[in-house]
Amino acid sequence: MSIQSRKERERAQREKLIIAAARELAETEGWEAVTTRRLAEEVEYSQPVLYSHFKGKDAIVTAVALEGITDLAAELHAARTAAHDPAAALAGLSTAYVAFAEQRPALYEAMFSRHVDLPFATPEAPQALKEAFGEFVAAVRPYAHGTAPEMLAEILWAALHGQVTLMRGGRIPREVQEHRLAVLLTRFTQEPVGSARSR
Amino acid sequence: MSIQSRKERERAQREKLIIAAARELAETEGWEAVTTRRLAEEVEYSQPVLYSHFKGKDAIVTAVALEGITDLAAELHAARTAAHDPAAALAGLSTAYVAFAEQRPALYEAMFSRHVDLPFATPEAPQALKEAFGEFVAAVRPYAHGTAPEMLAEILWAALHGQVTLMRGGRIPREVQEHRLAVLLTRFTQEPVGSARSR
DNA sequence: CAATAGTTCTAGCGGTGCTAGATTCAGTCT
DNA sequence: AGACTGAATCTAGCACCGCTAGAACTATTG
Repeated sequence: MSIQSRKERERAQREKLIIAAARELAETEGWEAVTTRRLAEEVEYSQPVLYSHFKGKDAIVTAVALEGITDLAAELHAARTAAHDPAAALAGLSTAYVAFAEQRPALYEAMFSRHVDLPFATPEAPQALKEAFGEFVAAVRPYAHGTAPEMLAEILWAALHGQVTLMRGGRIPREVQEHRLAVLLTRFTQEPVGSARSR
Repeated sequence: MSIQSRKERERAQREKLIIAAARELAETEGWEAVTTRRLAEEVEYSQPVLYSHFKGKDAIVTAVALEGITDLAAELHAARTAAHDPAAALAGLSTAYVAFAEQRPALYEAMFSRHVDLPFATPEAPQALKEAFGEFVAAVRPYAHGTAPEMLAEILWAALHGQVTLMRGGRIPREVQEHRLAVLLTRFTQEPVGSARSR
């Protein structure tokens, strides 16, 4: 019995090693450097071992993405709850999101740009993802003014995601990012003038 | 002399053929189907011919992207100028942008998601790109309220780009897209309540 | 110590982008 | 007309990719 569980433990540990190696490699040299051969060499096993843990390379990327989502959820939560008023919470969350994407571009890419088969906008979505999205919802709720905060959260998330990805591709200048974010947020925190009903 | 120019003409024509074939292939089967072998077969030449026209596969993708940008600029212009008031212009432009991305996902990907080496936010950017961006600037100007319209254009573009790409990856639901866009636009067209100066 | 079950590796398949060198073709000149 | 020549094009192959069948090795059991 014990010997069985020891093997399982070692197996689980090796799986973590693979994920960590993939993440490390991606973050230092980009995803194009993450090949099955290179990864196998890094963990000091042969290629087929990777396939005894994961269905394919995509599954490894997905595992890394999931880890990144967990990290992001934690950072968003910390940033939002550190603030003492709704405006600061929203600004803090947004800044933290952009900073995450800027500091871990490869990780961010796996999470939100690459095609991974994680369930997203469904009940089966991973817990960490729901939590991360929940942070957006919470931050945005004070400014919903009748709109569903979940939708507003999607809109803000998309707006930030767009800025981050376009910036990364050199499509919009990085220098004015702070200002760009600030302007976006002022538009977001506006009270709708037409519909003055609180509801 | 004439024979020289005829050759150049034929060469230019073949180059267009390659770009058209790449675009066609990408739009019908996705970019992963666009391999140099497949493309060569499609244009009925051998692989090395591709390399006498383009530096590499990436350059072919870039050429397709540039073509797409030209198309997009035209569609944005048509949508914006068809409207008779600023609000309708902004809405029309935004809807046209999203529709373009939805209807030509592969083309859109080459233009704004893939890593292509086109100069974007610089004076050396291709004319079509400047025009497309100019449509955003024009549509957004009535709502600038003191902010630089170019920056506001970037913000709107990024917001739309985010919605489009997250939707494409299944990260946000497609069903509510119209509503999501509408809400985004209401936030955009708000007059800033704090700074009532027109300036 | 031998048999067996499980694990890991070697070797290789069919694909990729790209290119050196052979070959074929077109234009030129006697 | 036909040999020459330079340009255009192709064949064949490189090093790499993701992935896997089957050999080889290891550890557990009888």
